[in-house]
Amino acid sequence: MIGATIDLMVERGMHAVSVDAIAERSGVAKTTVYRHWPTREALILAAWYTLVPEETDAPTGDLEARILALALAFARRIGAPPMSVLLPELLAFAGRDADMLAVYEEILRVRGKPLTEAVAAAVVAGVLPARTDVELMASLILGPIAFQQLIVRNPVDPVFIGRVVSIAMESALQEIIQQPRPKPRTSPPIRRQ
Amino acid sequence: MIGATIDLMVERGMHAVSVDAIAERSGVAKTTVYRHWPTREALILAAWYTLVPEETDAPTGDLEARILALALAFARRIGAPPMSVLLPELLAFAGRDADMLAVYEEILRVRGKPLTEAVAAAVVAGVLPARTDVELMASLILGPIAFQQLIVRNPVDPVFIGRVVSIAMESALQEIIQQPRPKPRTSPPIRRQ
DNA sequence: CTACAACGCTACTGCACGGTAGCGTAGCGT
DNA sequence: ACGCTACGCTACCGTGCAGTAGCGTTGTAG
Repeated sequence: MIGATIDLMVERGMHAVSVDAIAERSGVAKTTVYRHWPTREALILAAWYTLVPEETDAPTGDLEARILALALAFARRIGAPPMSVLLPELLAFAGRDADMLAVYEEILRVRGKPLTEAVAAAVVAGVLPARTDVELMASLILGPIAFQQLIVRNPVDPVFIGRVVSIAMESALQEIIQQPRPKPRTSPPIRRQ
Repeated sequence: MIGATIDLMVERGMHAVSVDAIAERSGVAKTTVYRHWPTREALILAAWYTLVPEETDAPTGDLEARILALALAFARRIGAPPMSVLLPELLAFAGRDADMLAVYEEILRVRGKPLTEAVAAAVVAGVLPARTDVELMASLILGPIAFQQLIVRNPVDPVFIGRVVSIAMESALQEIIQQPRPKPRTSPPIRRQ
């Protein structure tokens, strides 16, 4: 049933997934669906949580290669179905539905963390200069990739990604991606109240 | 009625805009709505086309300042309602609906062109080195901005935009945003593997 | 004053959907 | 043979929606 739900979300969009359609697609009676999930929303939410990727530890090894590999993996994920179709859908709902926002932020967190950590590790290891702005660096790498894939809807090839990564690395090495001023702590982009 | 349609799209999402709701919101009888547009879809499409921005000629003047101004305008547009809410919505529908895809591509074209042109003008004027990859440059500027605003859902301040622009300019000046090989025209959309 | 176009209002059909109730049945362990 | 659990099936209720028909009303140009 979860699989059928995801299929239908890809085909028709989240708003157009009916319980009847899920039942028919999964070869299951409608009542059986309601024996497992109380409402349609609960089922869709459960389907979404199966799509949250696993928390993976960043692979060890050469730091620049690691960053490139993470960028490639990021591009592959968001550029291919089902995520290429479902991500805009989820994004649209995240602005209106608190549950969907929670799923989205979970995906964002799991997806964004490895690269941020890899960049931070590169700074600690001395591969990148001190005071390199880690968050900005991540945006400079993931931003153009996401922009091309999701916004321009133009599938990018590995060459493009390699160029984006090397440009960001080069800029960091030349110390033009520095934090604005040495604060006692890092600037608080995520400060929950 | 168009205004009410846009309001409702922002509040409830495109899929949840009913003709009854439009009629009530705009203080107009439902029949009157149908006297102007044959179907619900036609009305929504018409509402969308009122949101397509005007084609504006890029302002003349200092080229780097022009690029920065365009980046700021871009960020302001997609970061504030209604576009911040409607853009993900439209993006999701563009993958499934040909009419919506047309609207989306129109918006994309009108929005993306000025900055690409400004960068190209900077290359022609010699402010940026020859063989600077214009498309890549645009992605490096608009990508991180769109990434922060739309994907991370984190409103960016003008400082962030200024840094992104200056990093891209700096990188271009140091000739690390070069086209891979001197082609006669811009790189073709379909690359050979 | 009249003719006409646009509008408001009420009521309606038809349909798809969410969710429920009731009934019958297959598999399985004891 | 018994009980238990999960399932399939049909039918049903209520709701909200797209779109239409008919009739009365109002504003306005000539």
